[in-house]
Amino acid sequence: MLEIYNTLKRRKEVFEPIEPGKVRMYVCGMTVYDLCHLGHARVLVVFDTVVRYLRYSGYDVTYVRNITDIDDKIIQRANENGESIDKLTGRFIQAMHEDSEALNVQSPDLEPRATHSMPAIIDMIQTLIDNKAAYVGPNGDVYYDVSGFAGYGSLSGKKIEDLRAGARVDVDESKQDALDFVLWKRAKPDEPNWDSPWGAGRPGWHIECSAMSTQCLGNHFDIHGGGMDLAFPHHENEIAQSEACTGEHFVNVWMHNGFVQINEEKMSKSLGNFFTIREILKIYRPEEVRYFILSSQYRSPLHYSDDNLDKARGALARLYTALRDLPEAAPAEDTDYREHFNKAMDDDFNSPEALAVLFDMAHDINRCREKDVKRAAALAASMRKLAEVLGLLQQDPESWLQGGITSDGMSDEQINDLVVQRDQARDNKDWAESDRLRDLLQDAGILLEDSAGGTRWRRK
RNA sequence: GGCUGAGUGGCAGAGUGGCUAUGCAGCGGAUUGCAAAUCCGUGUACCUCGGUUCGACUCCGGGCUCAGCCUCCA
Repeated sequence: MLEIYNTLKRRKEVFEPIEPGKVRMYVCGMTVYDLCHLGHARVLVVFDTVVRYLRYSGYDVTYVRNITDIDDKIIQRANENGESIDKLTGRFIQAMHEDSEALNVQSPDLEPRATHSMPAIIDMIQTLIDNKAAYVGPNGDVYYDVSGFAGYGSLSGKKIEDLRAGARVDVDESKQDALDFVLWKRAKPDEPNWDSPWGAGRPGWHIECSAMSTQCLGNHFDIHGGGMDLAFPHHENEIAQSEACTGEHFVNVWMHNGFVQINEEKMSKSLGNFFTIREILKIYRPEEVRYFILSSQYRSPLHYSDDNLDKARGALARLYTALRDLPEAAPAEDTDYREHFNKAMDDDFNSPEALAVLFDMAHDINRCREKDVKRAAALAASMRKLAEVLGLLQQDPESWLQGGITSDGMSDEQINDLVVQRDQARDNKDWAESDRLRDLLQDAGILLEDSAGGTRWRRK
């Protein structure tokens, strides 16, 4: 029985889809004005894993992840670059897709873009005005009237009075209340704009997600996810807008992933302490990054450090080492591991515990591979099947172990030549020469393993 | 100030009212020409103070510390 921590309830609850066997899920995607950093990678990987597990559990999932391709920062960046908005967003959307693919993140079923969803956005704003939940300010902008929505603050556990008291919100004379937020902004000269009943302009940030999610998934759907920082105000505002518009309950389960931290601080653009996915992929392989992300439960902080990425590398080496040299086989009948794995993932997607099951399997494989190859091979097949749910261990073990970031290292040919030389020295019992060659390779990051079947090597 | 979440062994990171998490690192052994990989064994822990309990790291309450949100942010 799958339990998910629901931010709205502040506890785990048994997941029950609105429609039996089906899950409709929406995740707030990127604002495409720059390259994705590790924090974005976490959202991509975490919710990809959620979708994989739901599908593995038998649900028919419709997964929507939007793209915000119009906002202040995009306009600003395009101006700075002297580049058109379309060109800028096109570039970063492509980069995001490349990064996702590298991290073995499957494409969402739908990937709506704000600029392609204007009719739905405008309709929604019109309905909100008709329902007296929104008003046109003296400056021509359209605002949402927070005071009219009774449940405001329920997602983030905030009280309207507290918010007003601590308001650091810009004083804006056009708003009736400091907490009101903009639905439609009148275009300034030279800004991109769309026609609307309230003049040429563009949507506020929050309304696009309400419009796109309900357009793709209906007024009431199962899961809405995103980073913790979106809970307030973004998701709070989405609830207010959507429910005031449709009159229906918006979302059953709200999921929020924790931050990537660096030196005990949130990794973020504004703090400038971020690493882009691309920077990290120059040093670590994508699967190592994915493993690193999944080595912490999605709501916990994820501590970025080279040391922790190195550990991910070591852990994957152990798992792939267990998988090598085994014949193809059907997955084992033995379901204890699978049950344990499912139990871990059923508990709010506890990936660290699920990974521990894979290590138990690796241990078992190593123990029985000599005496019972059939069992070892079957276990290996089961292990890969479970790992696939996490998006891991799908590569050829030997290739993985010999692979690595090889930009300035030895080529495979050079390595193989040296290994052959060393084997000749070993045949001659010339241990001095043999050890010299091993040290030489080791300095180049190559580890040798002698066995009855011959010498093999791998990159450290 | 208001709200949220967290404090576990050298590091990372799960979990449980009494019974080995797991990985890396350490130590001893097997194996090896030497190694590596693997196996066997092993050490180190649950922020603090109270309470509940036969028994709490695990439940409850106070405190301390940390992170985050309250402004764009995944």
